Amino acid sequence: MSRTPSRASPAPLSGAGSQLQPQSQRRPPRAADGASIAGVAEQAGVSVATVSRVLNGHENVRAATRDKVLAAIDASGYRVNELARNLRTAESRLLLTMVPDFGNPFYAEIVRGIDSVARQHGYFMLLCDTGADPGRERSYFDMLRRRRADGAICLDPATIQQALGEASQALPWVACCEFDPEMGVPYVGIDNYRAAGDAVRHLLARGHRRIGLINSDVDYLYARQRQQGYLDAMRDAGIAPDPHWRMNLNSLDYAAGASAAARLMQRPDAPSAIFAVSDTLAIGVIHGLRSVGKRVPADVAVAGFDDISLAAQIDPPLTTIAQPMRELGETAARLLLQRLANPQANVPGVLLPHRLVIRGSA
Amino acid sequence: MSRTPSRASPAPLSGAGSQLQPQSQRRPPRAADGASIAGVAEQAGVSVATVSRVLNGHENVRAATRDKVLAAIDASGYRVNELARNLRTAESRLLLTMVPDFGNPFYAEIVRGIDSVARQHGYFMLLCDTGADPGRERSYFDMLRRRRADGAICLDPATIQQALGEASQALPWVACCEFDPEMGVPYVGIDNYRAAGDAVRHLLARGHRRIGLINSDVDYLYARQRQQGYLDAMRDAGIAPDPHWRMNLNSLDYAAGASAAARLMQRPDAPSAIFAVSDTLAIGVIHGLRSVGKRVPADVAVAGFDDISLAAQIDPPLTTIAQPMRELGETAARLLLQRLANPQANVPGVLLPHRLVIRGSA
DNA sequence: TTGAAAGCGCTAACAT
DNA sequence: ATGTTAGCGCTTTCAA
Repeated sequence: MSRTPSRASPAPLSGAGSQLQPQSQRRPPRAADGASIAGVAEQAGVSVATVSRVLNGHENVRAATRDKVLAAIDASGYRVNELARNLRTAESRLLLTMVPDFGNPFYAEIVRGIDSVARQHGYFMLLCDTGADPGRERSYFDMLRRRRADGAICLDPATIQQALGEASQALPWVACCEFDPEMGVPYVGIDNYRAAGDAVRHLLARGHRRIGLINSDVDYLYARQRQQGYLDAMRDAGIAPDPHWRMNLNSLDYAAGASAAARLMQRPDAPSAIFAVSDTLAIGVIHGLRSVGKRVPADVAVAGFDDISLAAQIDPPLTTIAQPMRELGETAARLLLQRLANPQANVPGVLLPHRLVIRGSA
Repeated sequence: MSRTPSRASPAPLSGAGSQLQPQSQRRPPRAADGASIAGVAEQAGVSVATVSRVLNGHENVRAATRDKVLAAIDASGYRVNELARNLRTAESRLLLTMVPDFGNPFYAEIVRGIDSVARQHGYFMLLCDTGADPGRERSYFDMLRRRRADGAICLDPATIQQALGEASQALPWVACCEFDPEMGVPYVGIDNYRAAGDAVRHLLARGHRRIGLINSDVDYLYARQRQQGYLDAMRDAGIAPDPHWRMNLNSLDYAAGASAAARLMQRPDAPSAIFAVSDTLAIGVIHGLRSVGKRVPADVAVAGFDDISLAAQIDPPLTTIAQPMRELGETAARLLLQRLANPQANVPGVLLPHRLVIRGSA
């Protein structure tokens, strides 16, 4: 059913740009100046094959010849046309990274990790903000089939990944942070279940028994895993947590955390501690708590998740679970590169360690 | 002198991926399955030209023919090879965005604006973190010459933009936030001089006379403009600001602001108010102030710049100058698209309005 | 060590 | 309305 979309029709530019276009030549514009490899070959008095060999650092070129070619390149200011090279070598040297929201500092650091590894290996990273929308996700995935990108790293909710269907498994991609081990797609992440348990056990050790959970959307596997970690840690402590202490939010931004916390505090048996599954949420929670007159941690303790750089800077500094964000990104990129280099080797899933960071908020 | 770099040699993948590669065929791998436009043409019993016309939504195709082609496409799962299309049409449909640090939430929102406009016009955005390094900047610019990208938006320090030299002016790019009006490159930004003055005048109106300035690197034109705005506003109020109240930092992160503020407070005549030229810095400043026992705003008032979403969430909420970040990005993208559509038209520089947002910190 | 030539898959001019 | 065909600029066989 999904038919190849015709080229996105560029919406007309508001204003200028339409009327004055007498340069509508019959053929694609030629390279600005440096022209093509043929021009260099001619200038240097060699064949295009030789120029190509020099360009690609092949060994079998006489030093004198190479110098002639190099001189011609310098003189003409020639730059290789990667459009042509890409077609010929059948690779775009682009790696896709799909994130649900790159405004979130958590993703920013992961993306940095991906980018740095990609670059080291001669790839560029194309960052795509899917907004956790299945439609957009699907259309980005299609870039793989259209050879616009050589591979992809997906950080979108596991539910969305699963909705991609069987066919997607043949495509060169890996999952990062969010993954379904059953899908047969390489992945990297952390043990969310244990990490959440660690956070809750810390709160319990501080004497709290009424602990709230401010969670994200259950489309995220990590949300379900962390909830289970919370539930089991509570149960192991002999506590039956009130379901009203749990909230699921469809946004991770500060404001969402703030209003959720305020709402939570309206309950008669309001929690004395809150575990938020993201630092951005937790920071909002602290703000929301203050807005209803609660002190942190005196009245209500707060624990977050991720350890973004901001966590240490707010007041009070945030107790949180640190994820190795940079390494998460680097590992994802390396797994993808492995899969690209060797398509049939089966790449493993890998789990990285987390760490409880105790600061002032809980 | 700069000679065309040979293709970045992919560093060997650590571990797997090298030994087992029996699929080293002599020619580039063919499209996985859907094959090429020729295959579709054959299946549909038409010529490749007709398939191409259908693909690109040309009108001059009989409905019946179009349906045959569409059917063949659906049946084969064909996807257009954009590598080939790009070579033929001589465009990559990629727009470069160069930022000094995309971990900074300020840039994140601008990038969103660029991305959304780019997409609306059928382009993808390639995000490049230059780390404000002239070398990296230069190498990214070279992607334009190598036809890897059709145009670029640069948010790097004006000093670095200027270092690109004359030759760069012929390239299709625009400046965003940072710009030298003299360079003849289209730009969009705000009036930093007036904005800084507005912030300082607000502090003065609150009765402060000892006002500190925590500024970023003077490589940034905006840093010099804001400093001048600060200086003139002080002078107009009849105050000769102590040079020791001014600091220039080479980082905009939270920690940098925190330590700068702590240092500033050690002076005997420490300021009673601080104007930080970035919200991230200001948030760090508040933290630093607290760490040396100062209350905000009771002991020291703090004003920031940018109005990132976090600004309203911290304690106390930050008084700041709001920049229209999203619009900044959108406008930059539109200017670039105009320049692309009509290379010889001279695109204007545009200044967007700022706004003082008064909250609790000052 | 070098060159000639065959494509990579597509678009568009030109012919029908 | 449709088909034929010439490239886009490059890499890579194969032959010399």
